[in-house]
Amino acid sequence: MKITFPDGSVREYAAGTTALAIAESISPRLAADVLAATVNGEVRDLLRPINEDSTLVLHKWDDKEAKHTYWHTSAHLLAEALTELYPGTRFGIGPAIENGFYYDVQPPQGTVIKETDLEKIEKKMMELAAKNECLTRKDISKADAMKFFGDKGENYKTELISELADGTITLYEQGSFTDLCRGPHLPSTGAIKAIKLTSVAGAYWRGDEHRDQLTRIYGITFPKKKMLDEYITLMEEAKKRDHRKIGKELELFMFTEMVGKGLPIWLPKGTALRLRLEEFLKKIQKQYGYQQVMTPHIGNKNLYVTSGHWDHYGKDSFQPITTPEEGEVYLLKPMNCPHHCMIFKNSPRSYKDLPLRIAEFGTVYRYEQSGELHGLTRVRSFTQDDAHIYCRPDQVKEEFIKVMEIIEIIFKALDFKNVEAQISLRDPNNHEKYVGSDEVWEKAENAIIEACKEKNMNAVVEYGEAAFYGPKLDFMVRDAIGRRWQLGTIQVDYNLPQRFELEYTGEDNQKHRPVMIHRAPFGSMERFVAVLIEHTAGKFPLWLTPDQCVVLPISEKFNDYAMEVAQKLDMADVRCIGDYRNEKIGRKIRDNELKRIPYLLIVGEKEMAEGTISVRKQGEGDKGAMSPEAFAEMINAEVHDQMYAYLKK
RNA sequence: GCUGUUGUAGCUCAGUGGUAGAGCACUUCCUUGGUAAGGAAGAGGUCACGAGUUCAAUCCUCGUCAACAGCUCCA
Repeated sequence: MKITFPDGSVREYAAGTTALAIAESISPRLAADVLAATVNGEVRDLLRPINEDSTLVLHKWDDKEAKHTYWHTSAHLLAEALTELYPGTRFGIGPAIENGFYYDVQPPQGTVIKETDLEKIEKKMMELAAKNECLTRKDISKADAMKFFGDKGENYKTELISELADGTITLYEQGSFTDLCRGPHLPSTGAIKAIKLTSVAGAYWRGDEHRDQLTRIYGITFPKKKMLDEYITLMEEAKKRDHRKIGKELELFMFTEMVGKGLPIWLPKGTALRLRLEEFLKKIQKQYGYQQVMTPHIGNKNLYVTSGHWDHYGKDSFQPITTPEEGEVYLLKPMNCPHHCMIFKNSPRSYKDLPLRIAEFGTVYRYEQSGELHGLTRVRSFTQDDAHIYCRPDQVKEEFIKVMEIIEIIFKALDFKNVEAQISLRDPNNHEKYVGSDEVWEKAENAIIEACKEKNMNAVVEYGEAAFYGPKLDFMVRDAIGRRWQLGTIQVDYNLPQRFELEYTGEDNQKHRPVMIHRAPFGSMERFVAVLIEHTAGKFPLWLTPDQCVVLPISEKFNDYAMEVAQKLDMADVRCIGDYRNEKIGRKIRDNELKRIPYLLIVGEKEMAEGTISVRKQGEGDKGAMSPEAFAEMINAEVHDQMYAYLKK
């Protein structure tokens, strides 16, 4: 048979040769490193014979197919260890994931596997891996599989088998452990050299919260001990960038039980940072023809009955606010759209008024389940950089693309890399979850897909991820340890205009229904700042830095002059925090705080006599003496350059 | 909401069945002249909250609350 390699070269082998044997024929070194093979586009075991002309890709560790196979086999090894340590354990599923693997298991009655048990399990896994057991693949009939697992009381496995077609079922066996599995796997467990079980947690069987909760054990393995050590170090470094830790250190924000969980409080420095971001976006939005508005934090219940939010979320929200007036009910606003719709309705609209772009930094309140709260990324009160664009149907695509431009500007300006775009469409099989007709949904979904095409946006399509009123284009960014968070979002909505009976008069003097685009480039200020902190590890660019400079008098004699300088700079829009010894201006600045301030302005006898300041930039050294005015001009120019680098001129 | 872990001074953490410590920070005084300064003294905690066991609980048990990890959810 002919085997075609990725470089296009072709070699002849006898039918039935394995991928491993082919690797050996190329070089023994390759054979030692290869972990999996893609045969005619399908990832397979190295030991599975190849019987016909095929294309072949051999995967070493760096390929994700190899890692996937490696970790999948590691999951089996974990299961084998559990079988030995906890006889009677029943197994759910045990896949490879992005970084490592997990196995969902049900330990025998009365046994709880805890974090403290992980070390013991790791040891067992090492012991078993050292035996270098082979993994053998077996085809089995559905009936035999049902019997095999049924006899062992493996109810989760039999459930999985019952959904598989006869003739497609395979088992993998290593040592005393046999698992239902499609594969592929490593030829043997000996390749697994370094093992770390990272955590144990509950996970619902098949992701359904109404079903059993199994114990999920997470782990990661490597072919070399050194690689595991590097991975652990990397994770520890990442944890140092956690926005909750840095936010506390830099005094950006806080939480307190007294105010309530999930309710963030922005401290002065955090507020300074956030206001700078808001200012930046306002400037962009001005260029793009947005108008800023403000609306109340509560709204009449009827507003949300009309919008449909009451039906969809009412019972899981903060509960209604009642008043001394009988029958009067208000809700904390969970989103800004209904208020903005009322702004649209406030006056008769002509086609000439469209697109109407209404923007608001609107604080909303959502009763997230307690276990979902997470630092600033998932909170119960947050501020959306929200805007709603009301436009004619023929303007949807153009408007959508303009919003994509804004989002692009922001991600570029903040140097966010690895932004992933996701087109979130409805689940075509679940009509319950969405409002509006199929026709309207199709229009909205197509508008998004077309806009992405036109912008050459490389977006992943996910079904079932849409909002209940319309499809979305979401932008996801990862945090320090790789969790994905949705930041920017653009949503096309034909439903709310209908529900609120929004109308404009067209060129033809007839009433027409506008289309609504919801959009939030940051997503929420809270989540965005959280991700920003993790991306920059708290070292913000100058234009975002809460405190840009500090005046340091060399002794108390120069305190008055220092204060004078500080005030001058403050008026020039430079964020300046006084000195570190003068009781009139402030307290001594803490070391770790000083470290974060880009400019140090030193004043002493010479400076006071000349009316200057000596400027030192952290990490860059002395910039010489200059007047406070010249410094203000310099720093403002620097900020201006950074802010406007990505804005349209 | 579910499973598991954790909760000691403002922060980071020790510690013990006989009602508590360290470093940093804080306060006061002294010192300090080109900068991540030094000395002395001081202040601070119902050991998350509630109940139980005990002669005695910060420590053991149970419950509540909150935080953390994961699941589920996310307008």
